[in-house]
Amino acid sequence: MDQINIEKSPRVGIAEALALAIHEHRLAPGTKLGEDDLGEIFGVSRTVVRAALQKLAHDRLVELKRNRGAFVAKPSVREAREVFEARALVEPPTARAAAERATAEDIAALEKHIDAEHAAIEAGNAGAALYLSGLFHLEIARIADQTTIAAFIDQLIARSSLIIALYWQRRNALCESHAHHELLKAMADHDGDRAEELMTSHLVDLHTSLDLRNTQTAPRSLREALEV
Amino acid sequence: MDQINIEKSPRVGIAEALALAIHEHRLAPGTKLGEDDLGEIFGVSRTVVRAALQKLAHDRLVELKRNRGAFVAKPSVREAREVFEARALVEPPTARAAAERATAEDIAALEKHIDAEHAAIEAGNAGAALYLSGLFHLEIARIADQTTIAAFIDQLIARSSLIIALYWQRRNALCESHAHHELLKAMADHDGDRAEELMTSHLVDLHTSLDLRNTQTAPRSLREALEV
DNA sequence: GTCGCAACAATTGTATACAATTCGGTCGAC
DNA sequence: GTCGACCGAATTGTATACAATTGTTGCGAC
Repeated sequence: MDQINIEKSPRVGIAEALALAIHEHRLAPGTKLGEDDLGEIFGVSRTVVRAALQKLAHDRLVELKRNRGAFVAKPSVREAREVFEARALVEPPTARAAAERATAEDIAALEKHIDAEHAAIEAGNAGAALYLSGLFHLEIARIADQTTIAAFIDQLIARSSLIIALYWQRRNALCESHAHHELLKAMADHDGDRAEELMTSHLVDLHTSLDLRNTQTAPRSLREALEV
Repeated sequence: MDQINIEKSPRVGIAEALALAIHEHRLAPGTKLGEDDLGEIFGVSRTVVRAALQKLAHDRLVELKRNRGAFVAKPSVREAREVFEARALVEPPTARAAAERATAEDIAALEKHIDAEHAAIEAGNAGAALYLSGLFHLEIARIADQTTIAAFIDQLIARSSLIIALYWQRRNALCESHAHHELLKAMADHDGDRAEELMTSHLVDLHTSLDLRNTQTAPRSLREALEV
């Protein structure tokens, strides 16, 4: 819990801070998020902490158990499958629309994202790289000019981060940044067909790089294995 | 506000009660939802009212203006377009999946929904009919066994209800229940192609039955016309 | 008469106090 | 020795009190 070194942060919401920590894998799935603890860390009362936790719970990033507290969510394999199926359904058409609409500034913004992603990988900060990788997808949705779908994708990306934390198989570095490069190229060429196709295969790659065979999420204790 | 006749309701969340009221057009877009008022109506303190309002705000059913309060959302024409574009993207494939998976019980459940919808129309309760019409779509997502997408569709349906309240053009009765019948038939036949196709045209019909020409949401006062 | 300013009323934002529930441990019975 | 129940600490759920912000209304100056 104490890896969050934000004390009395000026004006960044604590929900955003927690979401970022989850994105970057600094908060592991299953971590208990006590209201008093968070309140002390952020220098606010439980009231505002609860509001943040409820927001995160609605985004399925934390699980709220009645009278038990908030925990970083641990998506089941079924949930993991559903999330990636949803992404496979929504993101390719969005990438197509983005490719057809993208302006020069949009392309530049995407390039900046990829650069930042590479920088994070160079720096050995895998968590930040993962987060920036997600931002790349979100930026595409933004370019497509569909804020409603973008919000949905945002949620799916956040949950994907949890899923990756739980089920990531390949221990080698993120080999997918190449896919982002290709996507960028397709969008720069306004090639909607190729962008859609690339996004589809990119998501398939991501999905198949997970180990979703186990029906249970490797419980560390008997209690976890049997809890409802 | 006082058209909500639920006083000290035993165990139905007040967020659900408000959502239902919005669904059924008993709460018009723009209606102010004062915390004290709601607290008194439901017999709870502002604490729980605020939690409910935040949940509804996250679903885009109410708009939270800082230090000003909560209001039933008034989707812009752009938002309306986006919502129906999102539905057009997501629902047809879902209908296909549902058609391929539907069991006899699923078909029976859908029939029950249609019957209830007809009964509401007979009774002249247009609000309830609209709500049940939405439930039909949600049930299809449930049959498709995609809870993540179902949750998204749920949100889109709820927002559609607001959009219909604002932009509905045809003053005659809901002529669309025929479309639901056809969809039901396609699903009973496990005809995925036809189900997807029917859903697409059904959503197009719905979309085109709206009046989204005006760039502004028919403001009743200069204040509304100029407010950000 | 209109514009600007100021004080007020009303409502939300936040903190704190209290009640309710759960979990863990310990004692006791079999 | 094991199982069960009771009790206590800890944490969440809810209510209430207080602070801060906003919109309005009234007064006064130009």
